[in-house]
Amino acid sequence: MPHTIIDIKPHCNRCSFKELCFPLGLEADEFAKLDAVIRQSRRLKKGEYLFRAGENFTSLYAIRTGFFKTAVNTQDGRDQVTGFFMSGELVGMDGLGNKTYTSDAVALEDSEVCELPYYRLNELIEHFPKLSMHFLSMMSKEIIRDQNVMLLLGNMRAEERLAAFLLNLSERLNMRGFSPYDFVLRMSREEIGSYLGLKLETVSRTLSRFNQEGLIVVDHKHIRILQAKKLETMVTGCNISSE
Amino acid sequence: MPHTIIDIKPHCNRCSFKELCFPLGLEADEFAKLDAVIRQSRRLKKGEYLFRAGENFTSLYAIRTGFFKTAVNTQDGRDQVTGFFMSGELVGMDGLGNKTYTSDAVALEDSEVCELPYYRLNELIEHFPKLSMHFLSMMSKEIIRDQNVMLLLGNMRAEERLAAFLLNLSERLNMRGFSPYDFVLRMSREEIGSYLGLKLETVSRTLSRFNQEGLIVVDHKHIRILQAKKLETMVTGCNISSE
DNA sequence: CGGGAGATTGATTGTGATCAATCTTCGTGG
DNA sequence: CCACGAAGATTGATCACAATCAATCTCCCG
Repeated sequence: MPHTIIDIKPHCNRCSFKELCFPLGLEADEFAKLDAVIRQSRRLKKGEYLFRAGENFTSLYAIRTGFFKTAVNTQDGRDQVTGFFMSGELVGMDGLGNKTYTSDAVALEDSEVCELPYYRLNELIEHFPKLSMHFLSMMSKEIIRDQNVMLLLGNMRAEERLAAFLLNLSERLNMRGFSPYDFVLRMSREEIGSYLGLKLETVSRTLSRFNQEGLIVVDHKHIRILQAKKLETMVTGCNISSE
Repeated sequence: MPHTIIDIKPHCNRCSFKELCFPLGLEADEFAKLDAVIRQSRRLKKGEYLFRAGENFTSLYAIRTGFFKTAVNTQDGRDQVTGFFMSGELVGMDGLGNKTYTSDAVALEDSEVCELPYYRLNELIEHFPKLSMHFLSMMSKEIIRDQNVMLLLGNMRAEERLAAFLLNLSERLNMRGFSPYDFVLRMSREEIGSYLGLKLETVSRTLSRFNQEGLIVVDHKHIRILQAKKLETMVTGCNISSE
Protein backbone atom coordinates (compact mmCIF):
# COMPACT_ATOMS: atom_id res chain seq x y z
CA MET A 1 0.00 0.00 0.00
CA PRO A 2 2.12 2.91 -1.23
CA HIS A 3 2.13 6.33 0.41
CA THR A 4 0.19 5.01 3.35
CA ILE A 5 1.19 5.46 6.95
CA ILE A 6 -0.76 4.02 9.82
CA ASP A 7 -0.76 6.16 12.95
CA ILE A 8 -1.91 4.99 16.33
CA LYS A 9 -4.31 6.91 18.56
CA PRO A 10 -5.15 10.13 16.84
CA HIS A 11 -7.90 10.73 19.43
CA CYS A 12 -11.13 12.36 18.39
CA ASN A 13 -10.85 14.61 21.39
CA ARG A 14 -7.96 16.38 19.76
CA CYS A 15 -9.75 16.65 16.42
CA SER A 16 -11.42 19.97 15.72
CA PHE A 17 -13.94 18.28 13.47
CA LYS A 18 -15.28 15.72 15.90
CA GLU A 19 -18.64 17.47 16.15
CA LEU A 20 -18.95 17.20 12.38
CA CYS A 21 -18.36 13.46 12.35
CA PHE A 22 -20.76 12.95 15.21
CA PRO A 23 -23.10 15.90 15.27
CA LEU A 24 -25.58 14.47 17.72
CA GLY A 25 -25.14 14.90 21.44
CA LEU A 26 -23.30 11.88 22.74
CA GLU A 27 -22.94 10.93 26.34
CA ALA A 28 -19.36 11.16 27.60
CA ASP A 29 -18.97 7.41 27.93
CA GLU A 30 -20.43 6.78 24.49
CA PHE A 31 -18.03 9.22 22.95
CA ALA A 32 -15.08 7.71 24.78
CA LYS A 33 -16.01 4.30 23.42
CA LEU A 34 -16.32 5.69 19.93
CA ASP A 35 -12.97 7.40 20.24
CA ALA A 36 -11.37 4.13 21.24
CA VAL A 37 -12.77 2.39 18.16
CA ILE A 38 -11.53 5.02 15.74
CA ARG A 39 -7.95 4.32 16.50
CA GLN A 40 -6.44 4.19 13.08
CA SER A 41 -5.56 7.15 11.02
CA ARG A 42 -4.54 6.76 7.41
CA ARG A 43 -2.81 9.29 5.19
CA LEU A 44 -3.36 9.47 1.45
CA LYS A 45 -1.54 11.38 -1.24
CA LYS A 46 -3.46 13.30 -3.86
CA GLY A 47 -4.81 10.85 -6.43
CA GLU A 48 -4.76 7.82 -4.12
CA TYR A 49 -7.84 5.64 -3.77
CA LEU A 50 -9.33 5.19 -0.32
CA PHE A 51 -11.40 2.32 -1.70
CA ARG A 52 -12.65 1.14 -5.07
CA ALA A 53 -16.00 -0.09 -6.34
CA GLY A 54 -16.12 -3.86 -6.08
CA GLU A 55 -13.71 -4.18 -3.17
CA ASN A 56 -14.87 -5.86 0.01
CA PHE A 57 -16.30 -3.44 2.50
CA THR A 58 -13.95 -3.10 5.41
CA SER A 59 -14.53 0.29 7.00
CA LEU A 60 -16.34 3.56 7.14
CA TYR A 61 -14.03 6.56 6.93
CA ALA A 62 -14.35 9.97 8.53
CA ILE A 63 -12.31 12.59 6.76
CA ARG A 64 -9.98 14.34 9.16
CA THR A 65 -8.29 16.66 6.70
CA GLY A 66 -8.30 16.89 2.93
CA PHE A 67 -10.81 16.46 0.16
CA PHE A 68 -12.32 13.45 -1.62
CA LYS A 69 -14.58 12.61 -4.51
CA THR A 70 -16.71 9.50 -4.82
CA ALA A 71 -17.74 8.12 -8.20
CA VAL A 72 -19.64 5.17 -9.65
CA ASN A 73 -18.60 3.79 -13.00
CA THR A 74 -20.37 1.94 -15.76
CA GLN A 75 -19.22 -1.07 -17.73
CA ASP A 76 -18.72 1.08 -20.81
CA GLY A 77 -16.29 3.42 -19.12
CA ARG A 78 -18.51 6.38 -18.32
CA ASP A 79 -18.42 7.49 -14.75
CA GLN A 80 -20.50 9.68 -12.52
CA VAL A 81 -19.09 11.65 -9.62
CA THR A 82 -21.60 11.12 -6.81
CA GLY A 83 -20.16 13.49 -4.24
CA PHE A 84 -17.37 15.63 -2.89
CA PHE A 85 -16.41 15.24 0.74
CA MET A 86 -14.41 17.34 3.18
CA SER A 87 -13.34 17.30 6.85
CA GLY A 88 -15.82 15.78 9.22
CA GLU A 89 -17.78 13.98 6.52
CA LEU A 90 -18.26 10.24 6.31
CA VAL A 91 -17.57 8.10 3.24
CA GLY A 92 -18.09 4.42 2.53
CA MET A 93 -21.70 4.08 3.63
CA ASP A 94 -22.67 2.55 0.29
CA GLY A 95 -20.54 -0.45 1.19
CA LEU A 96 -22.49 -1.48 4.25
CA GLY A 97 -25.50 -2.92 2.43
CA ASN A 98 -23.82 -5.56 0.31
CA LYS A 99 -20.47 -5.74 2.10
CA THR A 100 -18.94 -4.33 -1.06
CA TYR A 101 -18.15 -0.75 -1.99
CA THR A 102 -20.17 0.35 -4.99
CA SER A 103 -18.20 3.53 -5.59
CA ASP A 104 -14.60 4.71 -5.75
CA ALA A 105 -13.30 7.22 -3.24
CA VAL A 106 -10.30 9.25 -4.40
CA ALA A 107 -8.27 11.87 -2.52
CA LEU A 108 -8.23 15.15 -4.45
CA GLU A 109 -5.46 16.50 -2.24
CA ASP A 110 -3.18 15.02 0.41
CA SER A 111 -5.58 13.85 3.07
CA GLU A 112 -5.97 12.07 6.34
CA VAL A 113 -8.88 9.84 7.29
CA CYS A 114 -10.04 8.16 10.48
CA GLU A 115 -10.95 4.54 9.99
CA LEU A 116 -13.93 2.81 11.56
CA PRO A 117 -13.45 -0.90 10.87
CA TYR A 118 -16.67 -2.76 10.24
CA TYR A 119 -16.06 -5.43 12.88
CA ARG A 120 -15.40 -2.75 15.45
CA LEU A 121 -18.55 -0.92 14.39
CA ASN A 122 -20.42 -4.15 15.07
CA GLU A 123 -18.91 -4.52 18.53
CA LEU A 124 -19.59 -0.91 19.30
CA ILE A 125 -23.25 -1.16 18.41
CA GLU A 126 -23.59 -4.36 20.41
CA HIS A 127 -22.36 -2.65 23.54
CA PHE A 128 -23.80 0.79 22.95
CA PRO A 129 -27.06 0.26 21.08
CA LYS A 130 -27.92 3.93 21.34
CA LEU A 131 -25.00 4.72 19.06
CA SER A 132 -26.63 2.90 16.19
CA MET A 133 -29.23 5.63 15.98
CA HIS A 134 -26.41 8.07 15.26
CA PHE A 135 -25.24 6.01 12.33
CA LEU A 136 -28.78 5.58 11.04
CA SER A 137 -29.12 9.32 11.29
CA MET A 138 -25.96 9.97 9.31
CA MET A 139 -27.01 7.54 6.60
CA SER A 140 -30.38 9.26 6.46
CA LYS A 141 -28.62 12.56 5.88
CA GLU A 142 -26.66 11.00 3.05
CA ILE A 143 -29.99 9.97 1.51
CA ILE A 144 -31.26 13.54 1.84
CA ARG A 145 -28.10 14.81 0.17
CA ASP A 146 -28.63 12.35 -2.68
CA GLN A 147 -32.24 13.46 -3.09
CA ASN A 148 -31.03 17.02 -3.54
CA VAL A 149 -28.55 15.95 -6.18
CA MET A 150 -31.37 14.17 -8.00
CA LEU A 151 -33.39 17.38 -7.86
CA LEU A 152 -30.44 19.27 -9.28
CA LEU A 153 -29.80 16.76 -12.07
CA GLY A 154 -33.45 16.28 -12.94
CA ASN A 155 -34.77 19.82 -12.83
CA MET A 156 -32.11 22.48 -13.04
CA ARG A 157 -30.44 24.31 -15.87
CA ALA A 158 -26.65 24.57 -16.19
CA GLU A 159 -26.31 27.94 -14.46
CA GLU A 160 -28.61 26.88 -11.63
CA ARG A 161 -26.53 23.74 -11.10
CA LEU A 162 -23.29 25.70 -10.94
CA ALA A 163 -24.78 28.26 -8.58
CA ALA A 164 -26.10 25.53 -6.30
CA PHE A 165 -22.73 23.81 -6.40
CA LEU A 166 -20.77 26.92 -5.45
CA LEU A 167 -23.19 27.85 -2.66
CA ASN A 168 -23.08 24.33 -1.27
CA LEU A 169 -19.28 24.35 -1.16
CA SER A 170 -19.36 27.82 0.36
CA GLU A 171 -21.72 26.75 3.12
CA ARG A 172 -19.74 23.67 4.02
CA LEU A 173 -16.44 25.56 4.11
CA ASN A 174 -18.07 28.16 6.31
CA MET A 175 -19.21 25.47 8.76
CA ARG A 176 -15.59 24.38 9.08
CA GLY A 177 -14.33 27.87 9.85
CA PHE A 178 -12.94 28.57 6.37
CA SER A 179 -13.82 31.58 4.32
CA PRO A 180 -17.11 30.95 2.55
CA TYR A 181 -16.45 33.52 -0.17
CA ASP A 182 -12.85 32.83 -1.06
CA PHE A 183 -11.67 29.30 -1.69
CA VAL A 184 -9.78 26.95 -3.97
CA LEU A 185 -11.56 24.27 -5.93
CA ARG A 186 -9.97 20.91 -5.30
CA MET A 187 -11.52 19.24 -8.34
CA SER A 188 -11.13 19.70 -12.09
CA ARG A 189 -13.75 21.20 -14.40
CA GLU A 190 -14.37 17.72 -15.70
CA GLU A 191 -15.10 16.39 -12.20
CA ILE A 192 -17.45 19.28 -11.50
CA GLY A 193 -19.16 18.53 -14.80
CA SER A 194 -19.51 14.85 -14.01
CA TYR A 195 -21.07 15.67 -10.66
CA LEU A 196 -23.47 18.19 -12.16
CA GLY A 197 -24.37 16.23 -15.28
CA LEU A 198 -22.63 18.74 -17.57
CA LYS A 199 -19.64 18.67 -19.90
CA LEU A 200 -16.46 20.38 -18.80
CA GLU A 201 -16.81 23.03 -21.51
CA THR A 202 -20.21 24.01 -20.14
CA VAL A 203 -18.79 24.29 -16.64
CA SER A 204 -15.95 26.48 -17.89
CA ARG A 205 -18.25 28.69 -19.97
CA THR A 206 -20.75 29.13 -17.16
CA LEU A 207 -18.05 30.06 -14.65
CA SER A 208 -16.65 32.56 -17.16
CA ARG A 209 -20.10 34.07 -17.55
CA PHE A 210 -20.58 34.37 -13.77
CA ASN A 211 -17.19 36.08 -13.77
CA GLN A 212 -18.18 38.55 -16.50
CA GLU A 213 -21.45 39.30 -14.76
CA GLY A 214 -19.58 40.14 -11.59
CA LEU A 215 -21.16 37.35 -9.53
CA ILE A 216 -17.84 35.69 -8.82
CA VAL A 217 -14.15 36.05 -9.61
CA VAL A 218 -12.65 32.99 -11.27
CA ASP A 219 -8.91 32.62 -11.36
CA HIS A 220 -8.46 29.02 -12.47
CA LYS A 221 -9.16 27.00 -9.31
CA HIS A 222 -9.41 30.02 -7.09
CA ILE A 223 -12.98 31.26 -6.62
CA ARG A 224 -14.23 34.39 -4.93
CA ILE A 225 -17.95 34.82 -4.48
CA LEU A 226 -18.95 38.47 -4.81
CA GLN A 227 -22.74 38.28 -4.92
CA ALA A 228 -23.94 35.27 -2.98
CA LYS A 229 -27.48 36.68 -2.86
CA LYS A 230 -27.78 36.72 -6.65
CA LEU A 231 -26.52 33.16 -6.84
CA GLU A 232 -29.11 32.19 -4.27
CA THR A 233 -31.98 33.70 -6.23
CA MET A 234 -30.76 31.73 -9.22
CA VAL A 235 -31.37 28.48 -7.34
CA THR A 236 -34.81 29.55 -6.18
CA GLY A 237 -36.15 26.19 -5.46
CA CYS A 238 -33.29 23.95 -4.71
CA ASN A 239 -32.55 23.51 -1.03
CA ILE A 240 -29.17 21.85 -1.36
CA SER A 241 -27.62 21.49 2.05
CA SER A 242 -24.35 19.86 2.82
CA GLU A 243 -25.34 16.72 4.67
CA MET B 1 -57.62 11.02 8.54
CA PRO B 2 -60.01 10.01 5.75
CA HIS B 3 -59.99 6.59 4.11
CA THR B 4 -57.67 5.23 6.75
CA ILE B 5 -58.32 2.07 8.70
CA ILE B 6 -56.04 0.81 11.39
CA ASP B 7 -55.86 -2.94 11.65
CA ILE B 8 -54.38 -4.81 14.58
CA LYS B 9 -51.84 -7.60 14.20
CA PRO B 10 -51.27 -8.19 10.54
CA HIS B 11 -48.31 -10.47 11.42
CA CYS B 12 -45.29 -10.49 9.21
CA ASN B 13 -45.39 -14.26 9.33
CA ARG B 14 -48.51 -14.21 7.19
CA CYS B 15 -47.05 -11.69 4.79
CA SER B 16 -45.61 -13.12 1.60
CA PHE B 17 -43.22 -10.19 1.31
CA LYS B 18 -41.55 -10.44 4.69
CA GLU B 19 -38.27 -11.56 3.18
CA LEU B 20 -38.31 -8.43 1.03
CA CYS B 21 -38.74 -6.11 4.00
CA PHE B 22 -36.05 -7.92 5.94
CA PRO B 23 -33.84 -9.68 3.47
CA LEU B 24 -31.09 -10.62 5.87
CA GLY B 25 -31.20 -13.82 7.85
CA LEU B 26 -32.78 -13.02 11.18
CA GLU B 27 -32.79 -15.29 14.19
CA ALA B 28 -36.24 -16.56 15.12
CA ASP B 29 -36.42 -14.49 18.28
CA GLU B 30 -35.26 -11.35 16.51
CA PHE B 31 -37.88 -11.77 13.89
CA ALA B 32 -40.59 -12.40 16.47
CA LYS B 33 -39.63 -9.18 18.20
CA LEU B 34 -39.70 -7.31 14.94
CA ASP B 35 -43.07 -8.77 14.11
CA ALA B 36 -44.43 -7.56 17.42
CA VAL B 37 -43.25 -4.03 16.76
CA ILE B 38 -44.80 -3.82 13.31
CA ARG B 39 -48.25 -4.13 14.67
CA GLN B 40 -50.09 -1.48 12.78
CA SER B 41 -51.31 -1.73 9.26
CA ARG B 42 -52.64 1.29 7.45
CA ARG B 43 -54.67 1.39 4.27
CA LEU B 44 -54.45 4.22 1.77
CA LYS B 45 -56.60 5.05 -1.23
CA LYS B 46 -55.00 6.01 -4.51
CA GLY B 47 -53.78 9.58 -4.30
CA GLU B 48 -53.50 9.67 -0.52
CA TYR B 49 -50.30 10.88 1.14
CA LEU B 50 -48.50 8.52 3.50
CA PHE B 51 -46.42 11.49 4.69
CA ARG B 52 -45.45 14.91 3.43
CA ALA B 53 -42.17 16.81 3.32
CA GLY B 54 -41.87 18.95 6.42
CA GLU B 55 -43.99 16.76 8.67
CA ASN B 56 -42.48 15.38 11.84
CA PHE B 57 -40.92 12.00 11.34
CA THR B 58 -43.04 9.39 13.08
CA SER B 59 -42.43 6.08 11.37
CA LEU B 60 -40.79 4.01 8.74
CA TYR B 61 -43.22 2.21 6.47
CA ALA B 62 -42.90 -1.15 4.76
CA ILE B 63 -45.21 -1.49 1.80
CA ARG B 64 -47.40 -4.54 2.12
CA THR B 65 -49.40 -4.14 -1.06
CA GLY B 66 -49.74 -1.35 -3.57
CA PHE B 67 -47.47 1.21 -5.15
CA PHE B 68 -46.01 4.54 -4.04
CA LYS B 69 -43.98 7.42 -5.37
CA THR B 70 -41.74 9.69 -3.33
CA ALA B 71 -40.96 13.24 -4.41
CA VAL B 72 -39.09 16.28 -3.17
CA ASN B 73 -40.35 19.72 -4.06
CA THR B 74 -38.78 23.12 -4.48
CA GLN B 75 -39.98 26.48 -3.25
CA ASP B 76 -40.84 27.54 -6.77
CA GLY B 77 -43.20 24.66 -7.36
CA ARG B 78 -41.04 22.28 -9.36
CA ASP B 79 -40.84 18.79 -8.04
CA GLN B 80 -38.67 15.77 -8.55
CA VAL B 81 -39.90 12.21 -8.18
CA THR B 82 -37.14 10.45 -6.26
CA GLY B 83 -38.45 6.90 -6.39
CA PHE B 84 -41.19 4.39 -7.01
CA PHE B 85 -41.80 1.76 -4.35
CA MET B 86 -43.66 -1.55 -4.31
CA SER B 87 -44.39 -4.43 -1.93
CA GLY B 88 -41.63 -5.24 0.51
CA GLU B 89 -39.85 -1.93 0.08
CA LEU B 90 -39.24 0.59 2.84
CA VAL B 91 -40.10 4.30 2.67
CA GLY B 92 -39.49 7.16 5.06
CA MET B 93 -35.78 6.67 5.68
CA ASP B 94 -35.07 10.28 4.72
CA GLY B 95 -36.99 11.35 7.83
CA LEU B 96 -34.69 9.69 10.35
CA GLY B 97 -31.82 12.13 10.08
CA ASN B 98 -33.56 15.35 10.99
CA LYS B 99 -36.72 13.92 12.53
CA THR B 100 -38.60 15.45 9.62
CA TYR B 101 -39.62 13.91 6.32
CA THR B 102 -37.92 15.66 3.42
CA SER B 103 -40.08 14.06 0.75
CA ASP B 104 -43.72 13.30 0.04
CA ALA B 105 -44.90 9.71 -0.26
CA VAL B 106 -48.06 9.23 -2.30
CA ALA B 107 -50.05 6.06 -2.99
CA LEU B 108 -50.37 5.53 -6.75
CA GLU B 109 -52.99 2.83 -6.19
CA ASP B 110 -54.97 1.57 -3.20
CA SER B 111 -52.28 0.33 -0.87
CA GLU B 112 -51.53 -1.11 2.52
CA VAL B 113 -48.46 -0.35 4.58
CA CYS B 114 -46.94 -1.73 7.77
CA GLU B 115 -45.91 0.94 10.20
CA LEU B 116 -42.72 0.92 12.27
CA PRO B 117 -43.11 3.74 14.77
CA TYR B 118 -39.89 5.55 15.57
CA TYR B 119 -40.13 5.11 19.33
CA ARG B 120 -40.65 1.39 18.87
CA LEU B 121 -37.71 1.22 16.52
CA ASN B 122 -35.65 2.80 19.27
CA GLU B 123 -36.82 0.26 21.83
CA LEU B 124 -36.21 -2.56 19.42
CA ILE B 125 -32.65 -1.52 18.74
CA GLU B 126 -31.99 -1.08 22.46
CA HIS B 127 -33.00 -4.64 23.17
CA PHE B 128 -31.76 -6.27 19.98
CA PRO B 129 -28.67 -4.33 18.92
CA LYS B 130 -27.95 -6.80 16.15
CA LEU B 131 -31.09 -5.65 14.40
CA SER B 132 -29.68 -2.19 13.91
CA MET B 133 -27.23 -3.60 11.41
CA HIS B 134 -30.21 -4.69 9.33
CA PHE B 135 -31.55 -1.18 9.21
CA LEU B 136 -28.14 0.27 8.43
CA SER B 137 -27.93 -2.25 5.64
CA MET B 138 -31.29 -1.23 4.22
CA MET B 139 -30.38 2.43 4.31
CA SER B 140 -27.11 1.64 2.59
CA LYS B 141 -29.07 -0.05 -0.17
CA GLU B 142 -31.20 3.04 -0.54
CA ILE B 143 -27.99 5.05 -0.99
CA ILE B 144 -26.86 2.62 -3.68
CA ARG B 145 -30.21 3.01 -5.42
CA ASP B 146 -29.84 6.78 -5.31
CA GLN B 147 -26.31 6.57 -6.76
CA ASN B 148 -27.71 4.64 -9.70
CA VAL B 149 -30.38 7.27 -10.27
CA MET B 150 -27.65 9.92 -10.27
CA LEU B 151 -25.76 7.91 -12.85
CA LEU B 152 -28.91 7.72 -14.95
CA LEU B 153 -29.68 11.43 -14.66
CA GLY B 154 -26.11 12.55 -15.15
CA ASN B 155 -24.94 10.31 -17.96
CA MET B 156 -27.73 8.69 -19.92
CA ARG B 157 -29.74 9.70 -22.96
CA ALA B 158 -33.52 9.66 -23.02
CA GLU B 159 -33.85 6.20 -24.55
CA GLU B 160 -31.28 4.74 -22.18
CA ARG B 161 -33.15 6.17 -19.22
CA LEU B 162 -36.45 4.70 -20.36
CA ALA B 163 -34.88 1.32 -21.06
CA ALA B 164 -33.25 1.29 -17.62
CA PHE B 165 -36.53 2.29 -16.04
CA LEU B 166 -38.52 -0.46 -17.72
CA LEU B 167 -35.92 -3.12 -16.93
CA ASN B 168 -35.75 -2.04 -13.32
CA LEU B 169 -39.53 -2.30 -12.92
CA SER B 170 -39.46 -5.62 -14.71
CA GLU B 171 -36.82 -7.04 -12.38
CA ARG B 172 -38.57 -5.91 -9.24
CA LEU B 173 -41.92 -7.28 -10.37
CA ASN B 174 -40.24 -10.56 -11.20
CA MET B 175 -38.75 -10.76 -7.69
CA ARG B 176 -42.29 -10.48 -6.31
CA GLY B 177 -43.62 -13.28 -8.45
CA PHE B 178 -45.36 -11.08 -11.02
CA SER B 179 -44.80 -11.30 -14.73
CA PRO B 180 -41.65 -9.37 -15.61
CA TYR B 181 -42.67 -8.89 -19.23
CA ASP B 182 -46.30 -7.90 -18.91
CA PHE B 183 -47.35 -5.26 -16.43
CA VAL B 184 -49.35 -2.12 -15.83
CA LEU B 185 -47.63 1.18 -15.09
CA ARG B 186 -48.99 2.70 -11.93
CA MET B 187 -47.66 6.18 -12.64
CA SER B 188 -48.39 8.82 -15.28
CA ARG B 189 -46.06 9.79 -18.11
CA GLU B 190 -45.40 13.01 -16.25
CA GLU B 191 -44.31 11.12 -13.12
CA ILE B 192 -42.03 8.88 -15.15
CA GLY B 193 -40.60 12.00 -16.75
CA SER B 194 -40.01 13.67 -13.42
CA TYR B 195 -38.20 10.61 -12.13
CA LEU B 196 -36.05 10.32 -15.26
CA GLY B 197 -35.36 14.02 -15.72
CA LEU B 198 -37.39 14.16 -18.94
CA LYS B 199 -40.57 15.91 -20.06
CA LEU B 200 -43.72 13.86 -20.42
CA GLU B 201 -43.73 14.36 -24.20
CA THR B 202 -40.27 12.82 -24.43
CA VAL B 203 -41.40 9.83 -22.36
CA SER B 204 -44.41 9.35 -24.59
CA ARG B 205 -42.40 9.69 -27.80
CA THR B 206 -39.69 7.33 -26.63
CA LEU B 207 -42.19 4.67 -25.57
CA SER B 208 -43.91 5.03 -28.96
CA ARG B 209 -40.60 4.55 -30.69
CA PHE B 210 -39.78 1.43 -28.65
CA ASN B 211 -43.23 0.21 -29.66
CA GLN B 212 -42.61 0.87 -33.38
CA GLU B 213 -39.23 -0.83 -33.18
CA GLY B 214 -40.86 -3.92 -31.72
CA LEU B 215 -38.98 -3.75 -28.42
CA ILE B 216 -42.13 -3.40 -26.38
CA VAL B 217 -45.90 -3.16 -26.81
CA VAL B 218 -47.40 -0.02 -25.31
CA ASP B 219 -51.12 0.12 -24.72
CA HIS B 220 -51.46 3.19 -22.56
CA LYS B 221 -50.43 2.04 -19.09
CA HIS B 222 -50.13 -1.58 -20.12
CA ILE B 223 -46.58 -2.57 -21.12
CA ARG B 224 -45.33 -5.77 -22.65
CA ILE B 225 -41.61 -6.24 -23.04
CA LEU B 226 -40.79 -8.21 -26.19
CA GLN B 227 -37.03 -7.86 -26.45
CA ALA B 228 -35.54 -7.44 -23.01
CA LYS B 229 -32.08 -8.26 -24.38
CA LYS B 230 -32.11 -5.31 -26.76
CA LEU B 231 -33.22 -3.01 -23.98
CA GLU B 232 -30.34 -4.30 -21.87
CA THR B 233 -27.75 -3.59 -24.52
CA MET B 234 -29.17 -0.07 -24.69
CA VAL B 235 -28.23 0.49 -21.06
CA THR B 236 -24.75 -0.95 -21.47
CA GLY B 237 -23.22 0.68 -18.51
CA CYS B 238 -25.92 1.32 -16.04
CA ASN B 239 -26.29 -1.33 -13.38
CA ILE B 240 -29.60 -0.16 -11.96
CA SER B 241 -30.82 -2.68 -9.46
CA SER B 242 -33.96 -2.48 -7.43
CA GLU B 243 -32.81 -1.74 -3.92
C1' DC C 1 12.86 24.61 -19.67
C1' DG C 2 9.88 21.60 -22.06
C1' DG C 3 5.92 18.67 -22.31
C1' DG C 4 1.38 17.39 -21.18
C1' DA C 5 -2.80 17.90 -18.85
C1' DG C 6 -6.29 21.02 -17.90
C1' DA C 7 -8.87 25.19 -19.15
C1' DT C 8 -10.79 28.62 -22.20
C1' DT C 9 -13.20 30.13 -26.14
C1' DG C 10 -15.40 29.67 -30.66
C1' DA C 11 -18.43 27.44 -34.29
C1' DT C 12 -21.76 24.12 -35.21
C1' DT C 13 -24.86 20.38 -34.25
C1' DG C 14 -28.28 17.58 -32.05
C1' DT C 15 -31.23 16.13 -28.42
C1' DG C 16 -34.81 17.06 -25.83
C1' DA C 17 -37.82 21.16 -24.39
C1' DT C 18 -41.47 23.91 -25.62
C1' DC C 19 -45.64 25.23 -27.87
C1' DA C 20 -49.67 23.47 -29.80
C1' DA C 21 -53.47 20.62 -31.49
C1' DT C 22 -56.00 16.41 -31.22
C1' DC C 23 -57.36 12.21 -29.18
C1' DT C 24 -58.39 8.94 -25.41
C1' DT C 25 -59.69 7.61 -21.08
C1' DC C 26 -61.59 7.84 -16.74
C1' DG C 27 -64.16 9.82 -13.09
C1' DT C 28 -68.30 12.38 -11.90
C1' DG C 29 -72.77 13.77 -11.72
C1' DG C 30 -77.13 13.97 -13.81
C1' DC D 1 -76.13 3.96 -17.08
C1' DC D 2 -74.87 7.38 -20.08
C1' DA D 3 -73.06 11.94 -21.12
C1' DC D 4 -69.94 15.24 -20.19
C1' DG D 5 -65.79 17.37 -18.76
C1' DA D 6 -61.23 17.27 -17.21
C1' DA D 7 -56.98 15.14 -17.02
C1' DG D 8 -53.72 12.40 -19.35
C1' DA D 9 -51.50 10.84 -23.67
C1' DT D 10 -50.03 11.17 -28.40
C1' DT D 11 -48.10 13.44 -32.22
C1' DG D 12 -46.25 17.33 -34.83
C1' DA D 13 -43.46 21.67 -35.58
C1' DT D 14 -40.13 24.64 -33.90
C1' DC D 15 -36.72 26.33 -30.67
C1' DA D 16 -33.04 26.57 -27.27
C1' DC D 17 -29.63 24.82 -24.40
C1' DA D 18 -25.95 22.24 -23.82
C1' DA D 19 -23.02 18.75 -26.42
C1' DT D 20 -19.66 18.17 -29.66
C1' DC D 21 -15.79 19.28 -32.46
C1' DA D 22 -11.87 22.09 -32.65
C1' DA D 23 -8.22 25.38 -31.85
C1' DT D 24 -5.44 27.80 -28.76
C1' DC D 25 -3.77 28.98 -24.19
C1' DT D 26 -2.02 28.42 -19.44
C1' DC D 27 -0.05 26.33 -15.83
C1' DC D 28 1.92 22.79 -13.37
C1' DC D 29 5.10 19.12 -12.83
C1' DG D 30 8.91 16.64 -14.00
